[in-house]
Amino acid sequence: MPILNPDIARAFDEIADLLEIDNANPFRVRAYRNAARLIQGMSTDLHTMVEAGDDLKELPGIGEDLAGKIVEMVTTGHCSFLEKLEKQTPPALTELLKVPGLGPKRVKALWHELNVETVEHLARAAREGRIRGIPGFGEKSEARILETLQAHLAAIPRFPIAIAAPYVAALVRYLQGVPGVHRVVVAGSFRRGKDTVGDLDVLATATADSLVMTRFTTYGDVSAVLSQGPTRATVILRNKLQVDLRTVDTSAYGAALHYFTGSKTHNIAIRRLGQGIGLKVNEYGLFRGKERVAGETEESVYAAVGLPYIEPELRENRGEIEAARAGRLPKLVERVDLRGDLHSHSSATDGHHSLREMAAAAQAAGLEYLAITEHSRHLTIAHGLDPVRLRRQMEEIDALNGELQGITLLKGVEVDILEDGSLDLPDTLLSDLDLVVGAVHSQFDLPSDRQTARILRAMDSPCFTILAHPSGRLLSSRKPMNVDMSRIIRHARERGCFLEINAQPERLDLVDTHIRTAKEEGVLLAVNSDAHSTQGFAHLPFGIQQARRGWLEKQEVLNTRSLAELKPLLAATMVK
DNA sequence: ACTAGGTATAGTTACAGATGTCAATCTGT
Repeated sequence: MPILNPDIARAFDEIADLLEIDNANPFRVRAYRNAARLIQGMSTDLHTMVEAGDDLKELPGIGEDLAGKIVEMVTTGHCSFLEKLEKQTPPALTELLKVPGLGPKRVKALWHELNVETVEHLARAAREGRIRGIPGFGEKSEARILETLQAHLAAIPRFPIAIAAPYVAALVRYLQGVPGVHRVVVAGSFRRGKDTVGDLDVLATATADSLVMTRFTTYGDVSAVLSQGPTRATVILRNKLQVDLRTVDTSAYGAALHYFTGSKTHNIAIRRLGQGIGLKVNEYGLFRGKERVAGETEESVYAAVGLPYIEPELRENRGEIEAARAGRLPKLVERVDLRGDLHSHSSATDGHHSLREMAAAAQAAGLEYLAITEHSRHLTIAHGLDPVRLRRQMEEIDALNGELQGITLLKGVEVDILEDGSLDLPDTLLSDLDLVVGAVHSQFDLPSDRQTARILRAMDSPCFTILAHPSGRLLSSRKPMNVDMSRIIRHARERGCFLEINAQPERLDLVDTHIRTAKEEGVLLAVNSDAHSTQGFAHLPFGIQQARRGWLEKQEVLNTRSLAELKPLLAATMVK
């Protein structure tokens, strides 16, 4: 039963939450948070490192104590310190921290004053009007809690795709190792590259005597088996992810893969096409009467209904079938098309590595250029740069570029868009950069007209190249801003600036439907890692997948261009 | 709890702005 990095990261985050509610030393809390963040971003498995006898203390931010806790988790599967904390502080309290407006102090007050230990308790207390009586709370707090909980409780838990991915990879590896198994593939929304996945649909082909079903339900990471039959089983993993496994005949592999990849509306449209020419389409194949005419491969399924192969990311019944019939399917952008990255941070602000280390990591990720875009001064939590520090970094980058071979650093900034739409640094400074990435980091809940006007005004600044994470959403914690995104997209076209597809697991922002709008408006998009460490470039594939869901081709992604082609495009957005 | 530098202990991305309550807590990467 492998303990994966996200498990350890989650344990450390939970320890940090519980310590914080306990009013512990803030630096101690931060040590756990930093470790969680480090581990979440690592590309090497900690359990592999432990097995290999590596010294975990060499990881930045991991000392003797945390190294010991990691070893304990990897070898025993649990963390005794966390269990001890959970005995003295109800673990469900950490869920309450996710409610907007509730932090450690107020959660502790709710717990002590009202015995509120769970989200359900909180909802009941709010409904009964008991919250307003606690010192520090009032009617507004109570109403806000009630409002967010109603939305919260109705939501089905979904996983950001990049968070689910390592669990998926581990499960697939395990199943592939079962004797008699030929093929294992993950279908469903995971294969379509949706930003979040609800449950996983895994498909396998195997010999008739293979024990794949039994081995699946006894996988070490399984916490509950919901159903188990000869060709289908459903389990819940310890991380609460639901997984369905289906075994199919090799002859029906393509039909099953197509069927279980979906989307449902895409399948319905394909089935209707089949019906029109006398074919029955289901997960077992394509049939004319009793005769199977296709189904071994997905290509054969599409061919039988007169279509070319349609990439999974397009299968949302958003015009892909019409495009396929007309021979106008996009040739989707791929990860290897990326030549650079236009959004990253170094240890000068809230990143973890030096400029030189970031450059080397970008180069190792196959990139030719990397824009360093630190936060600006307004974002004090991220140690944002003021004009003096930014000037100094610009000189550093110039000097470093003199030494670097095969990778070029671009001088940029991720400047805060202030509430009135002005930028957090003066134009005289911004105009000396290669590019200016603008972003909203505060005041996410302005009314739509003001929020939209704010962003439009920012784009109109003399120096404005890319609007970063345009919707501002965080998948598991923050709704997108209230903005007129179509207007922002049209404005980008008129202004001649670009929008970002931010590849961070929690962001994947711009969202797919708006990417499609941007494409139709002729606005170029940049697929950016927003890397805060050398590991951050590993998220780029998820950004690419998001771009593909928005139908983007190579030339519609800004940073597929060579540096020579890119530079004039960036310069055109800047008044010099 | 980590790191550095020293074999103990100090210093640790740090603070403005908003909210909503009446002093303090939460948010932001």
